[in-house]
Amino acid sequence: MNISDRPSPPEQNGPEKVRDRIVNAALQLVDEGGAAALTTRAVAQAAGVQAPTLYRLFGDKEGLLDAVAEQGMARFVAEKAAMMPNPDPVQDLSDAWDHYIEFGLGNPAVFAIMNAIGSPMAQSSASLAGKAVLQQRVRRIAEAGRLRVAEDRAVALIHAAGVGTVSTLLALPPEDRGNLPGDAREAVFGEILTDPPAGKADTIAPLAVGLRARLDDEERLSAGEKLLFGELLDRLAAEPE
Amino acid sequence: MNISDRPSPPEQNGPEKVRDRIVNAALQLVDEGGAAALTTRAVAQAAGVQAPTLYRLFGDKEGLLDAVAEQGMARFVAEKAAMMPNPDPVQDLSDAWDHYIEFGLGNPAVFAIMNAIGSPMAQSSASLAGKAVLQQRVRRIAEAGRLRVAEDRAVALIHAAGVGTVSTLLALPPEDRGNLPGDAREAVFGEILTDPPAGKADTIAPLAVGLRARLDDEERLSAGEKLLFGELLDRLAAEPE
DNA sequence: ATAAATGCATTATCAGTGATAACAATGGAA
DNA sequence: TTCCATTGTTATCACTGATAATGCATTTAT
Repeated sequence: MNISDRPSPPEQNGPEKVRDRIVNAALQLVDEGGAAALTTRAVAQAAGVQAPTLYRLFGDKEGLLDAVAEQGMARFVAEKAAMMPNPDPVQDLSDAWDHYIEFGLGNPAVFAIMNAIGSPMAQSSASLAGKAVLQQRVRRIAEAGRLRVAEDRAVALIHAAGVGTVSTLLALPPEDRGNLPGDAREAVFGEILTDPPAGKADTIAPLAVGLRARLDDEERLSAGEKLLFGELLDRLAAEPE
Repeated sequence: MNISDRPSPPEQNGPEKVRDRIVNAALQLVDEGGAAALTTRAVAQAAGVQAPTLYRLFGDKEGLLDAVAEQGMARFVAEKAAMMPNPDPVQDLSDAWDHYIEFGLGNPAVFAIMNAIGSPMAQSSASLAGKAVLQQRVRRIAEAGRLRVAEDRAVALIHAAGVGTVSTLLALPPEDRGNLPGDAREAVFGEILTDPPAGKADTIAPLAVGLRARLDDEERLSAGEKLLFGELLDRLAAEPE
């Protein structure tokens, strides 16, 4: 019995191809219609298989979800790998951070599946793959002598901040989102890196912020003066740059 | 037919009591069996009502989930309010942080409902209540002159870090959890707080004086704005009465 | 080469779930 | 009293996840 007896028919029905077809169909359904659109029947029909096939391949709907999350993570990692890494490891991590936020905001449903709160996906291969590439980035920083905390702690902190940032942003109307990703990145970097890039000229801002907070109780200014004064204070309270 | 014919039966069936009974039953179900245990039938049976009642009161299962999240948040806020606030506002926020993490780890299912990723609960009253109490804590820090960034940005950053930390911890086996809460707290505090002596400012005057002294070097205000701003600052710098 | 066997796809079906229409009962208003 | 509205109750629908039973195909043993 030769392999050549199977001349790769037009519909892929190889042993692994079916699984890929199902996972990709499921991913597309989630992309288009949210996590609620991922029903076993819809997936089966979109992939051209019958319902029991799903259970034979994935055992469970949870297993199918895991596979979808893994595929989503694989796509994300592939995107990342396509970008040439920045020679500066810190800048490289910074770019990866921005890319991660962008990916989360651009694929909310897939992100929600990948980071569902209750599910213990810690040892899921999807999560492991993502964590591995992050760990390598952190390692490069450590090798450059710029990491202040243990690698594991840095990785955990970065991951937690990324998940929290995307999660928070997704629950906010776009106009209220501010510059949370940048703030969170700076906070994390300031915690894990040595040699903070620059003195951040924090001389005026705290004074302005403190004054702003007490402005309402001030009786020596009129309402209009308070309004104008507050606007100027807000400007000074913003990051200089 | 008199009211007295109904001598207030042991089961509360007042107008609002029914709603509370349902929400509390649902919360208990979630606590015990996870979010998957919250089915309309189970809730109805546990609360002693029929299924359509749920839909008349909450319109939707989403509405019921919102009510459950709100009740969970209410419990959490009540716990918080029971603790006397620390006179040091920074220590107060630190305590609140620890308490938040503890609550999330202790009530994973309720936390998952309250912070479900896809759902736009930003304007849910539950989320608003929680954000309000956090905002007040941050405001106290700002009034003490120890906040370096704008209040809204600090609030958003704290919230994102808290959600991300709990979410990450819940997905990790307990032995791998390390000291992530402490790390995240330090990172956030390092980002939003100034060093203590920035302006201990029991009154507004020191803040105004400090700002006045640095006004000349500021490039973000026009000459006219500086002039007006300076006059207002002078007024605030004067001794109050 | 033929028969046994093993794995696979297909059909049919089940128990539960969210949701709602149709109806009955209860209590207050005219 | 009579009518109306609000609420409680039953019955039911469409759909979901999941699986047993059946039959077909390819492989394997003799």
